[in-house]
Amino acid sequence: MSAPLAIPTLNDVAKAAGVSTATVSRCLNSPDRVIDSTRDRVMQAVHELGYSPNFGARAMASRRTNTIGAIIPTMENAIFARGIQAFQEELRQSGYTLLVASSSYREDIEEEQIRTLVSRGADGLLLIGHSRDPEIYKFLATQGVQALVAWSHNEGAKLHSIGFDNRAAMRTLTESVLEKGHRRIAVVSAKRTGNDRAQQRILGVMDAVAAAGMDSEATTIFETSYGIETGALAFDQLMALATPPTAVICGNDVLAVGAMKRARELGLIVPSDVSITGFDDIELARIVVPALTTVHVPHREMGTKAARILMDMVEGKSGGQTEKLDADVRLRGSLGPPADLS
Amino acid sequence: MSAPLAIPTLNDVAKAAGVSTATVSRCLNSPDRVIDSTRDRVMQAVHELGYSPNFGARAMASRRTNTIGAIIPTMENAIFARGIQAFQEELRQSGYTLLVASSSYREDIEEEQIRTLVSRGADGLLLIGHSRDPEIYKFLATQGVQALVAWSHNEGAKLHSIGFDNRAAMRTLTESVLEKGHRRIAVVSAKRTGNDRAQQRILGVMDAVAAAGMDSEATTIFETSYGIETGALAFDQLMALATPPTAVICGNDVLAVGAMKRARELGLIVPSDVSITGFDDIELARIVVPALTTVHVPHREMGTKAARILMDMVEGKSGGQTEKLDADVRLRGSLGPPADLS
DNA sequence: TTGTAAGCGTTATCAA
DNA sequence: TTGATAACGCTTACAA
Repeated sequence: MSAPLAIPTLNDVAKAAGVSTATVSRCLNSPDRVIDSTRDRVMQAVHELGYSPNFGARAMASRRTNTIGAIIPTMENAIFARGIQAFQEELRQSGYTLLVASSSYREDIEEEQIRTLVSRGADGLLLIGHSRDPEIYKFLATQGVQALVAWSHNEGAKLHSIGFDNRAAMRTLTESVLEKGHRRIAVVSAKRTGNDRAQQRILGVMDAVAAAGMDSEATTIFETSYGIETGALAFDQLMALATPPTAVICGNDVLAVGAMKRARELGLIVPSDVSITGFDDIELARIVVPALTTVHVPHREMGTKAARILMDMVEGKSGGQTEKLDADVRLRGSLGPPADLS
Repeated sequence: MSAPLAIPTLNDVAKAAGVSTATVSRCLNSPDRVIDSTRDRVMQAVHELGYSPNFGARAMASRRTNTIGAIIPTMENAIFARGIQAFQEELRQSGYTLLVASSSYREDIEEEQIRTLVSRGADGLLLIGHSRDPEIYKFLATQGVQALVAWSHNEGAKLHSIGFDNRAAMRTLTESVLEKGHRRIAVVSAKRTGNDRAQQRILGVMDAVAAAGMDSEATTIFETSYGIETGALAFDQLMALATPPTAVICGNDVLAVGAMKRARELGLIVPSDVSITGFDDIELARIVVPALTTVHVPHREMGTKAARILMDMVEGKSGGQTEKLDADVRLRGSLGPPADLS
């Protein structure tokens, strides 16, 4: 029952096994370069002492970490959780460890997290979106850390990215809405600050509105934080307008589901009284009644591919690549023609 | 455009600023112990060089990391995501960094992740549930790493835990179901292997069944993996039985929502044709129609409190504590009396 | 096949 | 207030 007060080190193992630290190190890293009998003795000592290598020391001596970091806005958003899960599974298969941090959608926290992960020796970083202080790119370059952006496609950006064209996808979706005959539309968007996906999606709506020759000023934009309840509250506000919209285009599925919930509570029938659309195509979109018209985003595919691209970058196999994934509109029951406006 | 080939070190900063490494270190760690003029000069050099401290070296020299690790079964499950988000926010406020890893519900991967996080210097670890190889507790003790279990309350366990009594909560819920008059019930559970929450919840159902004097053999248990679709498939199977259940008790809300979805697709009305219950009380439970009867779990509260307890343990302020949170049944529309069986 | 010893980038002790 | 310098735990030439 005497608790060892000191954490066992390589040296302790070496002494216990009666060999040098170099030999212990070899047993752990290239076992074939050590004769069987010694290895057995060493491994036994390792187990008896409960030895675990000190990562920091190892990283410092070997100058490699096999670690990738990812910084997402929040773990609470299912789409990031899903993409990151796939990302991590792919990395793990190749022997990399993933460190995940979240920024709460704040640029300053993201920057802090980038520094934290870099100082922890991350060989590469996965970031979300392109909206951040350009200074940070210099920092990453100085530190020799590779970075890749996901969830947003952008050919001209500083960093390579894998994702889809948020703007084009939202434009296509909005065109579908307009084709149904809607002329009074409103947008419920996530907060745009530091969130280029949200910005791009609104621009996509505006593209379609402008192309249809409508007055873009007449399109109400309601900005709110992420959540079902905030979506519901936004819907309330929009319906209280003098001329409420006949279609509510939401920046993501969660907001849209909140809107649908409130519509039901207000006694409004979707889509005959009001149409509602989302973005992401999370499972929830097919659970609600009627099912939600939305944009399908291949989150897991994105995570998997991001892992491959980033590993290639880190290993110097490529300088990185920008890849565009398809995000297509899924027309479902929540979108219909507007009611007769009499 | 000449990319610096070497990552700047403390030494580089010291040279650039014309001081010793000790002074640079002081500027970074205890700025007040350095005179203003020198500090300004040093900080300028830090910025110009894009210096970032090497975490491994720092940890090795200072023998502290201010890092907490958490290993959750999967990021895709909203309840973990939510609890961990709260956990991380609380840690961050006290200057700790959180490293998150996921085990895909596999004990072997969890063990691997524990070793990874420990070797990365985590001062403390948050683990889910009590189901793991006891050997690992020895390892943690040897390494001097504090660990706390969440999502599962258990007074007698090896580790301190914060959570709720899964078994008692499920028993209470089941009693509500039986009170409605149901006598043919079925359980849709997550995979029990290595998942004590799932095991406990089933035991809770059986407790209530036994207490009601019913034949526990007659209670079908269907085990499946996590997901809406798997919940739907499980429901299919149960309804195809010779004597289908009148109430389906699901191990979590996601499975329950899948069951509700399939019920609707089969033309069954909930609850008049079949009652369905969940566990967790995620937002989704209040979105579906009818709303889901479930057990409310205070995920965020658990995350926040877990952070405080674990930080106290790591800082030696306490030897840890086991705390039980309330998880109470929320009766909603998805549970009603059974249809006339005639 | 194994051992010796020189780093790796910090912090901390002790002097100056 | 600052500077030398010895750890910290590990890897890796280079020798034996």
